[in-house]
Amino acid sequence: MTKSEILREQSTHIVLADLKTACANCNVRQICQPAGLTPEELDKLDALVDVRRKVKRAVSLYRVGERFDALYAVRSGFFKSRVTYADGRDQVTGFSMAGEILGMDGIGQGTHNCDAVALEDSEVCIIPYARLEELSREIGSLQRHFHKIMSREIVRESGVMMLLGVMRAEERIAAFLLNLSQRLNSRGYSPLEFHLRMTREEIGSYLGLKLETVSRAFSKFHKDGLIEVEQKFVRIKSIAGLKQVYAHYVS
Amino acid sequence: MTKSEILREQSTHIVLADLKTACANCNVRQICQPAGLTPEELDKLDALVDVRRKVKRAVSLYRVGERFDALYAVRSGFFKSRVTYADGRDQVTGFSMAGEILGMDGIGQGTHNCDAVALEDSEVCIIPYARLEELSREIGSLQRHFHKIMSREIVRESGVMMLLGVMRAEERIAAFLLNLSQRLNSRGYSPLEFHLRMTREEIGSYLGLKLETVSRAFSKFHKDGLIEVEQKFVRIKSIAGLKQVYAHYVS
DNA sequence: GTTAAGTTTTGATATGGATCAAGTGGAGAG
DNA sequence: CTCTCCACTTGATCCATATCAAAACTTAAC
Repeated sequence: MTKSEILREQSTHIVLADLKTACANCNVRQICQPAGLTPEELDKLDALVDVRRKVKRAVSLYRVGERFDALYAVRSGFFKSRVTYADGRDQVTGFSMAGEILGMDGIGQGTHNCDAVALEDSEVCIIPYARLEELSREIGSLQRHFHKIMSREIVRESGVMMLLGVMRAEERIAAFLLNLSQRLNSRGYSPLEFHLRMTREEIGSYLGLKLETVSRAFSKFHKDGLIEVEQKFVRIKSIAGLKQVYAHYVS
Repeated sequence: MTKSEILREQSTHIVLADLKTACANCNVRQICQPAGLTPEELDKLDALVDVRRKVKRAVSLYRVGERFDALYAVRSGFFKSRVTYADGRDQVTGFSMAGEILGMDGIGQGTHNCDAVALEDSEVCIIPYARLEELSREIGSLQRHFHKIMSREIVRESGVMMLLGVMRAEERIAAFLLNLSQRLNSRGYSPLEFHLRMTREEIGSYLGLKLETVSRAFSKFHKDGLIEVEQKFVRIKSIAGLKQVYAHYVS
């Protein structure tokens, strides 16, 4: 899917022209940009994120301990964040898709405290942090937007704590599938059919389960007519049925 | 919980005087304030947080769904944050002590998404959020400080995800005790002897365990000579021994 | 095209922590 | 001071998920 595309992109002047006007043409701008900016503010924002970076599958965007100096907006592709322990095991702490922001973990202590690894060939916009701070002092709506994004990350993580702390295996996996579905939907993709970018082991690591348990849950959901799975391809047959699986937790 | 106290506060000049000079005299200012402010900036900060609020034990500082309009700096006392599910069960998502900031969960969607409940009679400084945003546009070091605090909350939560996702019961509890110990230490309290402000059940809820499991772990640690426990009182006999319990996870 | 490495599924068994249950001890209410 | 309630401890049993194992399948490497 990607090799030929990358070659084409890298050798085409039209694409380079696109780079200049990053945000204005970006198809995920309504996700990572604040609404209601004036044309001048939009220009400043464009200047802020003028550099992009391609990240090949399995390559790290950043690693634990590296100096933090920029946030990254995922333009295309898919990432996992993970922490690695002394004994070599690791845990996936999140998955990021187009329009989402990576790197906020590094602000606190000035170094990244997790790895961000591309799960498919991806591209990110680099947002130099010092300039983001400056600009958000000038543009109130940018400041507010940035704070909201950080806050939502806090809320997202406390949702995962709930998954890990109180839900059973099948409930976690149903919640995971519906979360993916909903995020894809809000980006204009089908909420019912999609390709998983991560392995069963990575799903399990994120959800605090072993890969066999993830596989068994998929089989169970298939048997119950809730989904169809073939390797990485998933078709959801019953959103309602999946919701039912963890219904007691939601109001 | 509050009526008499509110009356007293409102009618006592001495308390009002104290309120005036909040930050300058506050014994946790080095924890919640940025360093290196000019005297004028300090005055502005004092003006920002000029209102305090007492919260009696078992009373909520805020609740799920309430409009968010302020952050809270814990001045004294101890809080838990919790989310409640449709079926009535709840999960503790964090404990907050003096100098720590509560309420950042509400920024993203404008309403709080958890309850903050005092576990002992406590007092907080109210930080009106709109004014914090304004002021942090003026004072760069305040802006940076605030971003760091949010980022650290993200990192803290991903640490809890690690607890919940990969650690075993005793490892979680050892990590929990050492975390408490270290936070108390950095506030000038003894890191070796302290009173737990929360019940076994609340500890278990935070760590994804049942209260019986927490109790058994305490007994086990006691038997192994790592701690002494008597109800809510804990004396750590061997920091190293507790660290040993989850040594494989730390570098 | 063949081989090798990684991923997934499924079955059999083991186990850590939950659940159930009973009893103890403190703390607050009257 | 006594009673009641709640928090805690400890034991016995159970079960959800981990672990171990093997085979099918998929993808990458040569």
